[in-house]
Amino acid sequence: MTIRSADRITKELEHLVFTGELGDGERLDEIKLAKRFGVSRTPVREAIQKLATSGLVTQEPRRGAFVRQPGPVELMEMFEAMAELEASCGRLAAFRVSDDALVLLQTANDKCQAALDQGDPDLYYQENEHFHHLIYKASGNGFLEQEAQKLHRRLKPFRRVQLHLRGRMKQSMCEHREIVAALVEGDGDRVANTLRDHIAIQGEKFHHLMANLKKGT
Amino acid sequence: MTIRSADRITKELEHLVFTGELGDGERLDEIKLAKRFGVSRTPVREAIQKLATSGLVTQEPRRGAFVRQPGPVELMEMFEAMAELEASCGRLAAFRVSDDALVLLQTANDKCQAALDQGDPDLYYQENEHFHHLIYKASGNGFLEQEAQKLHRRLKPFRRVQLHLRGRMKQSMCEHREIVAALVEGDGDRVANTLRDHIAIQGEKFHHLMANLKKGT
DNA sequence: CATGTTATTCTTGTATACAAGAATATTGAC
DNA sequence: GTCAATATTCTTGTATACAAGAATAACATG
Repeated sequence: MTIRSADRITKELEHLVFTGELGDGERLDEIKLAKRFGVSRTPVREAIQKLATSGLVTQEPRRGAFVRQPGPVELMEMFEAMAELEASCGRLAAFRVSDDALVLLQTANDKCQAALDQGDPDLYYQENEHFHHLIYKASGNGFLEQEAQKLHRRLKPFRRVQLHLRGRMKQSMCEHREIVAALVEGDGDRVANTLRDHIAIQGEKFHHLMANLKKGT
Repeated sequence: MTIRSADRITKELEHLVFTGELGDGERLDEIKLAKRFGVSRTPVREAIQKLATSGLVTQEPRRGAFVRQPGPVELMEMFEAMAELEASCGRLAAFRVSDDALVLLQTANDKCQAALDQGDPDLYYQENEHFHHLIYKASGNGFLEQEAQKLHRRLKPFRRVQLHLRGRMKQSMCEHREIVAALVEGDGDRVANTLRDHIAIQGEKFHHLMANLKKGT
């Protein structure tokens, strides 16, 4: 055993939650999971503890841990918080971004454009993710960068879907261009506002999707 | 046993770290801690896991967990992130704050003033904390509120000390008044900027304190 | 005496055992 | 047949046992 199996299990469980194999409200049966991963309950429990502190599951004493997918309200709140976080990163980046980082941002954007031209939302998301990580990093604040990445990861499944909406990729691309332009100018407030709107729109689009989905059923 | 002892131990350990009884870099000896709290290693380990995910300790495989107090750089980054978070809360609060909440903010501020008049930094800090929590709540975003509180807790020991600097309490009080004034006006940007500066100053003051402390030794 | 090597001890990480509360099944009364 | 009370089973939470790597001590060698 070269690595803590508890850590491996943490990631496996996260994956199960993200892919939806462990659905909302489902109980995490320690024994079943232990058998599934071929370990004892101990590392499974440690993994569950970690998920609990990062908010993916809730623990009820003597009853176990349950998957806790955010509801519509919490999701909106998380998107709003993400918008604010990214705005903060962008504002700081406007003052601190290096020429090298700007070049990287441009190339990331070009790749987004390529994905858009190919009409490939998954590829677009991937390149788009890279673009945003670059902005977090350009904030020059490692702590903020980590926090932004954490929330980004948590929202990842929801940010993805809205890209499949008609015209959304193209619109997103325009917003990216404006963000970079404002960064080049060094206009902190404009970067912040553009980024904030960029994320807020994602939240709204996602909201629309959800509403339509419910209507459909 | 009415409550999970692991949860109790988590809080006890947090306390030990905050009070400094467990100093920076110190190893958390599972056996010693287990004896100290009168339990087995299992709940102690679970508690340590939690501290690790919240960032208070780092774990090295097969070597144990070590207290990880943030260094000067990380501390500055955390203060900056806190400033941004509070600014975000304030901006949202400017649009959403209720009249009731404004009254609460005013009374909280009056209590700060009273503490200032008594020249009691500890009391001031307490009332000041309440003031800030009210602003987090007034953001109308529960998720953001939680995140802000989390970081606030983490910075608590450092926010405290700078209040003992000559004239800092009075200055802080002025800033509070301006924040409320901007909230009443509903001027989001002004609230955000004032709050951001309010926290940023705390970071700077703390920095000065640290610098002087080092010079002294 | 310094240093490199081996042996021992210690600590973590995992598995298993046990205690106690929660959920479920069984039984009895109406 | 339905509902309440009790008995049983199941699951979590904690303690202990064991395995393996890390730190340390003992020792040999130059």
